[in-house]
Amino acid sequence: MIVALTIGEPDDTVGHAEAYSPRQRDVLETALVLLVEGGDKALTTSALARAANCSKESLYKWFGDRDGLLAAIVTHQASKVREVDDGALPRDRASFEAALRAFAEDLLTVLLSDTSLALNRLSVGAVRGGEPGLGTVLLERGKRRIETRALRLLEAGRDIGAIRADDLSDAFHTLYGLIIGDRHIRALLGDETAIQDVDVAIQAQRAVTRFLGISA
Amino acid sequence: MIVALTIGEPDDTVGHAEAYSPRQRDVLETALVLLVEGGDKALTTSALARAANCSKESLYKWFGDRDGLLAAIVTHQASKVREVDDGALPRDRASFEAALRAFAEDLLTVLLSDTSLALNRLSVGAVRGGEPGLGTVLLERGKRRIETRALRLLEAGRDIGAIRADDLSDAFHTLYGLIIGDRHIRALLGDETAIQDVDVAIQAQRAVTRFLGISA
DNA sequence: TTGCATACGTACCGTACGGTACAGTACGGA
DNA sequence: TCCGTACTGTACCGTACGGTACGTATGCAA
Repeated sequence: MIVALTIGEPDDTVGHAEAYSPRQRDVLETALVLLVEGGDKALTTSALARAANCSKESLYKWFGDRDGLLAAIVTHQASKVREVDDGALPRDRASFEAALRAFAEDLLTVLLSDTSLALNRLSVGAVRGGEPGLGTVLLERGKRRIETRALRLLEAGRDIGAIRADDLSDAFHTLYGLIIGDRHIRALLGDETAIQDVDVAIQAQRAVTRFLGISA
Repeated sequence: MIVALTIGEPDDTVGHAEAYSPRQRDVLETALVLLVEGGDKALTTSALARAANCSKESLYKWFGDRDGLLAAIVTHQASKVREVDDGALPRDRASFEAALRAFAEDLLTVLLSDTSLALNRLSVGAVRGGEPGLGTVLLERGKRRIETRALRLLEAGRDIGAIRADDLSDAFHTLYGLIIGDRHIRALLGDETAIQDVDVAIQAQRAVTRFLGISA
């Protein structure tokens, strides 16, 4: 498996190692729980302080203000999405297809997870007309990483002749669309069926087959 | 052209003709403007009353409470998305493809429009864990109508042998994914490039070609 | 003209939340 | 033992917003 997005220990690494302290990560984790089960509105500074057994003063000392806290939550969660790259890039069609399938399964799993949905709802709701804000953070730390990984995979696929793609970015766009369709937005809007009725393996397989049908 | 989603006069029609009064629609229109340019947070009852030259008391009389107001905004906007059906269903491949292209263009245009984005942001942000809320309204009055229309079109395409689709719902899912990809979520998160870099006609054509390549 | 309905504008209330201040406590090092 | 640091818990402030009440104006019907 080439590309895998799995939940693991935070990697306080690559880039600007900001590395929140263990205590702070505990608090962020608690914040995440509040967010998942109560949405934006449930995450008040008082509620978080109470739930995490810390003082509001500490919250403001660590994260500046509420927006800083929200940003910290997003980056913290993004840091947990590790990029597993425990193997070489695929060298033949079979392994390329397998890698695509694994990517598709991971993408479906991640995007439709409780935490991802809560974070996306938060970020989407925070976008005011014009100004960047929280959405940018999620795009940069979340989606960007996934896209980069996929692009590398697609490039490898092109190099071994498994797909014909003059525009890798466009290929990614197509792959993403085939995998997710309208499930993400439906899930974000609260349509439970978008989450329940998904057999990840089957959906992934189907999307990859179609993608190869188009691009091969 | 078979399926078209165009912005026109509200159709106080099909279903439960709730028909807001002209005055009320004026107010809802003003609310929409506030929402587009300032987001959820800018739409306070006081601000709306001021901007629309009406009293808060009237707002509460007409819409009950703030949630009722938001729901009214969504349904009002949805009522403006008319389904133009000024022709028979396609009878040959060429007209079927043209109809698909028109649908794709309309879908791209609508989903990436300012108002649609603002409304989606609002609805997504209003989803608390579990409970339905505003998202359901948008799904039911917005997405549902689009999907229904598309399904009818796809069914016609299948009947004339233009596509082979055992599962129409799945076909719609694929078509949607090919048209939108990850542009919608990126736009929702505030990525301007998701909106600017789109040549609707080209994207639509490309998506339809690929869709037919898969399903034909 | 009277009476009634509708709606405007404003002033007001209660509350909840973001943010701050402060007193008290655990801990670690000199 | 003393001191400094970092944290907790609580109390507090200011404000902004949802929601209500009231006084007034406009229009219509009898």
